[in-house]
Order: sequence, then structure tokens, then C-alpha cells
Amino acid sequence: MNPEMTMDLGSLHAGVGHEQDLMSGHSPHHNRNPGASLRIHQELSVAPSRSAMVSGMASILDGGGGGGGGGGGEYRPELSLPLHHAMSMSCDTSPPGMSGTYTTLTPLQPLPPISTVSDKFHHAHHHHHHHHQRLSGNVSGSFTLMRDDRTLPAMNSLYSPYHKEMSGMGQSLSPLGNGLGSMHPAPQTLHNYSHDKMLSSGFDTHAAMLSRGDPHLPRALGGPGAGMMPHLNGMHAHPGHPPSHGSVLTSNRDRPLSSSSSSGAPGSASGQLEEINTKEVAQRITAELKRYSIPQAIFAQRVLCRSQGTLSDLLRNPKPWSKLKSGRETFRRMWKWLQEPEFQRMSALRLAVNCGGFVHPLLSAAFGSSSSSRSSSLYSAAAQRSVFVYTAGTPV
DNA sequence: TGCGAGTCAATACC
DNA sequence: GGTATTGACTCGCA
Repeated sequence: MNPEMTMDLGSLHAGVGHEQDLMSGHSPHHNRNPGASLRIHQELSVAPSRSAMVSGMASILDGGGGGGGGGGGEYRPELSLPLHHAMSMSCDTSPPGMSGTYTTLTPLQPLPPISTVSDKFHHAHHHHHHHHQRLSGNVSGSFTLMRDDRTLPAMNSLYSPYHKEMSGMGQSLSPLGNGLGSMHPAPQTLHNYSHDKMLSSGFDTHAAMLSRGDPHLPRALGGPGAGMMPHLNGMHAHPGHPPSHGSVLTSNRDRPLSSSSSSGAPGSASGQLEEINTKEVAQRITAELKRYSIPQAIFAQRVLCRSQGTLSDLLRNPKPWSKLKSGRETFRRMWKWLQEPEFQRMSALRLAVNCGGFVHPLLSAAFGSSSSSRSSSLYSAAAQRSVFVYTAGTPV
């Protein structure tokens, strides 16, 4: 809640190399954004209530004016709504971990090429201060969303027991009973294993989840009626707090939350410290997309800066984290998105991401957006639909 | 140079 | 309309 604290968190979480990875990554697009980075420290608590958030989200989705026609609908700092780092997610390199407590909004991130570098930057914790600098490089500037530090624990919960070893076995689901796990029961062995890990890491995923009361998945998976409440939970219980989605991430080894490197942000360490349960993330993403009737193409483009086909493949055939290289970044983004409050998610979807600083052809074609391509009718429709679902609580 | 990973884009399918 | 599949391409690495 404390802005300053957030900053600290940002340093801890976001500061970690993830962004740096991307930013400093080999991507030619990196560092192209001279635009000043705008850091907004906003407490999610600002959102008075879910309804408020929803309405706000709707506004965002509307694109600041009916789909915010090309560029018009862009996300604007002026919006009272908390900027979601979804933007950052979209093609953003921001550390996954930061999503929990702090958000770096990086609109229009250059990037399509998600660098694999992130993993190499686990030591980037020393560069957290650089973090912002790099962010400044974003085309539209970066935004830092302050969040309740409570997210730390939450994030922890996101870590799943997914273990490297699992790669050989195939991915295991997180121990989350209520999570996707319900869909795919995790093997006991894995479960235990993960549990051990968590213990070692000092986290109890289950407990964390329980504490969070992540009804989210159950409902989502449960089908209609599941409603949006899950999100509410996240938000309700913890205003501005991203709904946790169970342990998608697994703390690898002893993940010092406090350690700068770990930054408590999954993926912040760039896979060095945390592992994302790709299977579970895929399942959750799939569930969320269905739940909100979000087309894969939209999500892939807006959030991941990837093609529909790529997303489809990843969702259907997620590779074990241990086997991923540069592809980890894509999962990190998905994970980050999952951690976002719904309104932020929607915002992310609504925001046209200029992957690499240019409008992706697909977006242009699909959304008929101009170079700025912010809001496309299609996108607006999707966004609005999402909002509708949100508010109505009825699956579209 | 060859290989694997990751992704795209076209296309088939539902 | 949305999703799944697949061939081809690019890139990094040994």
C-alpha cells in the first residue's frame, strides 16, 4: 500500500533481470523506446470496489471512447484506473515476479522476440535500478503500478511444485486442489515432491492458496456460474491484488524471497530460481480465455505478442519448463497475465501491443488498426464482450 | 554447418 | 469465427 514500499518491491521484483533480460535481450527492438518512462505508483486499493474496477475496466476496454480507435483507445495514464502492467506483459519484459506486487507498465513494448536471456539474468538483481532506465526505453513509456505488498505471499503461492525433474515425466500440475489441478490431478509423487520444495523454500503453496481462497479456477473450470467471483476474491480480499491462480510457479531450490535475485517474483529470477508450471499455466490460460471468450488470436497478440498458432500450440502442448529456452518468456507473460486483476487483464487485451514498436500485421489486418493500432473494432468487441461477461457474470 | 527451439503464417478443421 | 495443425523460417548454440 505504501508507494515507496512498492518501489522497493519493484526493485526487488521488477528489478530483477527479467525485464532486463528482454530489454537487454538480443532483440533488435530493445532499447528502442526513447520515450520517457512513466512510473505510476498506484495502489490498487484505489479501486474502491470490484464494481468500480469493472466499470473502470469497461472504460479501458472501451478504449477511452468506443474502442479507442486507432491509437485513440490507448491506454492512458490519465485514466484513473490502475494501469496494468498487462501492458508490460504485452511484449513487456517486465519480470514476471513483479506482477504480484508491482507492475511495470510498458505499453507497446518492442519485442516480439522474447529473449531467452532472462534466465541468464538471475543475477540481475543488482540491476534493478537499471530496470527503470530500460523501461524508459519503451515506446510509450513504462508505468509502474503499485500494488499491495501482500502479493508477495500470493505470488509465492503461484509457484508450483513443478519441478525440473518433472520435465522428464511431463509436467505436473501444481498441488493446487482447487486450481487446474482439479482438471488434471497431479501425481502424488509430484505433489509430494513439490511440497517438499515448497517447504524448503519456505512456502506452502496450499496454504497460500487457501489463504487466498482462490476460487477462481474452480469456477472457471467449473463452468457457468463460476462467475467472476474468483476475481473478486482476489480483488475483494485484497484490493488491487491480483488474484492468485494457485501455484503455477515453483520455487526452485531455495528461493530466497527476500533475496534480490529472487525478488519474490516468479520468473523474475528468470527461471533461475523459479519454474513455471507450464502445463498449469496453459490450462489456466485456456480456462480464462474460454471464460471470457477471449479469442486466442487476441490474447496471443495482445498479451504475448505471438501468433494464434503459437499460442494454440503452447496451450495444447506446453513443454516442461526445464526444456524451454527462449520460450519461457512466453509462459512468463501468460503467468503474469494470470496474476493480473481482471481489469488489468482486460486492459492488456484491449491494448494493442506494438510488438517491437510496430504494429503487427496481424493486428493491423485483424483490427484494421493503423500504425498505432490501438483499438480495433474486433478487439473492442472482444474487450467489451469480456467486460460484459465480467459485469454480467455470465459466460458469453 | 548442423541442430534444436521458437515462432509465424497458411490452412484445415470444427 | 475460432482453434488446431503443420511446413517453413529465423536465431542461437555447439
